[in-house]
Amino acid sequence: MINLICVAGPTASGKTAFAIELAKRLDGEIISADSMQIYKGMDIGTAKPDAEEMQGIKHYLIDEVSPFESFDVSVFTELCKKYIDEITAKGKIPIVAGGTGLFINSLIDNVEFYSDNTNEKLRAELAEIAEKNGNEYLHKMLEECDAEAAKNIHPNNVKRVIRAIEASKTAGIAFSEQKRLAITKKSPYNLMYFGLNMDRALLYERINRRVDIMIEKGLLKEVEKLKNEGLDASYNSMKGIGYKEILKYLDGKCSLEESIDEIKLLSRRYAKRQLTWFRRDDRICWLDSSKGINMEEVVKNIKVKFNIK
RNA sequence: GGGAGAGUUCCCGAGUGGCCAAAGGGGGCAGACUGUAAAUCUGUUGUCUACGACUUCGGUGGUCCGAAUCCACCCUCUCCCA
Repeated sequence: MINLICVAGPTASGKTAFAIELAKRLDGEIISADSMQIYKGMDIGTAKPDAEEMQGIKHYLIDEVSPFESFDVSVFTELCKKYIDEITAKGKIPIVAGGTGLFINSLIDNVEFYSDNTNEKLRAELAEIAEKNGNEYLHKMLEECDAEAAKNIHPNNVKRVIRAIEASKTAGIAFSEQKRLAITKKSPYNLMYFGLNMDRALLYERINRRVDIMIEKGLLKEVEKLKNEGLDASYNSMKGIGYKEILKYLDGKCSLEESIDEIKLLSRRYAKRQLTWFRRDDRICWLDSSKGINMEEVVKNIKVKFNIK
């Protein structure tokens, strides 16, 4: 079993600082499980830790790809596993920290993605069908190739309906069946999983404040630069909270104030969704980061579990 | 001081005698999630000893079988004239 620490929690709950503190105390290195920090040049809006914050701790999967590229879970798990092995081989402890629940779960549940079940062209065609014939029509199509998936996916969730049809047709096996097959392998990790959280009102305050700080730090300039490089709302990277809204402002579609308020709102909602995702995982040991975490005790527990020192 | 208009559930806002616990939107809360996931989608939102009951539509009193809706007075706010 490979020793692995994971740190999850909603945005602005203090994951970065906690992970760095753990890395310092346990001689660890950090792998980011964040779908936006992965992009180069997107620093302020993703609250990426700078060199000073990192305190010399090595970070992986930050600035990994260009914002022009697209990135997905399967690439994440692949790279993440590679880095975990590298860190472990050095005799250090890997710490996966981030707020993208899907990424973390795919890793720790050892999900094996189908080698070939994507088809961009088919995806586009299906989107067109939905547009023309309606959501229900497309959902009926899904019913024909995967009744189980059809039962579980709401007709209005067009993106998912499309993906399920695409995967079923491309691989020749029902999407729900693919999902079952994907988690047949046992997880190789001896996992210590922490979740950071705090009183909701306090978290929301922190989120709002953090957005104001991002603006002060120059989020506008950052987005403007990306825009000048040729990025627009159609890129995946620009779908990140803080980027699409500032882009809207820069394009003259709303006022700066409206843009900022929307960033705050979407961040709060995002935090809620993250909580919904992480709450169902009973492997998580929850800590209230607003009340001062007893690091000595946390480290002690990790050492016991990992059977070190 | 005179005139016009407005006060609705957390917010905005519809409702002008019964089909109104009250449209719609926002926000909140809850949930789903396996190759776009900071995405996408769903449910719920007066209280309760809940297929029924109870309390709400600025306040008080009244008309009526029955009022958020009509009448009277009062309070508050906005605008216009002084």
